[in-house]
Amino acid sequence: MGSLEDAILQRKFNSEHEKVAINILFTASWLEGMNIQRMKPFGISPQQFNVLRILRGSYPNALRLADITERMIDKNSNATRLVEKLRQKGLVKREVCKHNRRQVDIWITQKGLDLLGQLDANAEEYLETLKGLSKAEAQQLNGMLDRIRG
Amino acid sequence: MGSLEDAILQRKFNSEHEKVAINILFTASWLEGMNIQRMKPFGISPQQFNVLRILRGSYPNALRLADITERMIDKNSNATRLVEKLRQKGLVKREVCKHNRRQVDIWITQKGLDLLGQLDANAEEYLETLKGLSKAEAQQLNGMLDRIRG
DNA sequence: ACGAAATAGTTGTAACTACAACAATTGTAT
DNA sequence: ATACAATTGTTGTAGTTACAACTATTTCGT
Repeated sequence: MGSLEDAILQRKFNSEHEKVAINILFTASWLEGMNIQRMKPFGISPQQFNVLRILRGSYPNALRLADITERMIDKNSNATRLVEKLRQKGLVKREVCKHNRRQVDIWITQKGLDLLGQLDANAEEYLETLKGLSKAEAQQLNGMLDRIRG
Repeated sequence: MGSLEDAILQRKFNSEHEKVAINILFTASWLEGMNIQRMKPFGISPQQFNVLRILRGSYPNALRLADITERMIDKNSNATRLVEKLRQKGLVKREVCKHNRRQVDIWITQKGLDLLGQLDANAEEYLETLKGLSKAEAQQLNGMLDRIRG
């Protein structure tokens, strides 16, 4: 694939910064496509995977819905409905909090942990695709992305 | 906002490369949100904007649907339906190609060009947010993203 | 010329997103 | 205590995406 120019057949950009914006969006869409493929055999979407990983991070403690939203990569998706999907598959458990009945506590189940374990196994391979960068470059890239967001 | 760690409240990543993947997805989602806000006053979505910009690139020549798909940032979205939305707003014109009736020719209209002109005017301001990077860094970032995609 | 294969685009569908309105519960001020 | 505000989560909706099946047209092989 190579250059962005080839990928979207566009030869000129107004500025290097505009190109950065488009390149980030394009690369993210490309990564997202790989993630969808990777998770499809397991019957979950990348957003659902993200929620599961967040819950594993706090395991064995519960998180509230607001905690999950706060940690999600895509803050706009609807945590209520994602959690409900996961619950239907038995990957998470939810319970109204006893001390504050507005809140809902959510845990990952063993079945959820098992599923993540399987996905971890093939994550290696997926991350290989990013190996065009050295570790030092990856750090540099992370720093620049952080700086873009202010 | 600053670091990815603060943005998604996650302190540890398995590797710098995994962090790159998440950082790209997160930054893209952040950018997309800004784009949605920027385009909302004009009644179009970022994907619709992308199609308009592609058509402006070939103006005054027409493009076929397949050409548009090939140039889109998000290859997965459905060009047929995006074009139909734009046509309903009078921003593009479409016509079955006379020489090959399988194909559909699509042009941007004057109204579409005017709308893009207005958006150009406020793009400056939007791109200011990326000014945390120098031009040299932006070039470097573009190079790294291109290399990630292989 | 004829049928099979390739090409170009459309449509159906289930799931997801963006966003606003809504309900329920708790906190606070007087 | 009571009413008002703030917090937490849910639901409705219109639009979008992911993907596969479908139609229509053209091209190719024989």
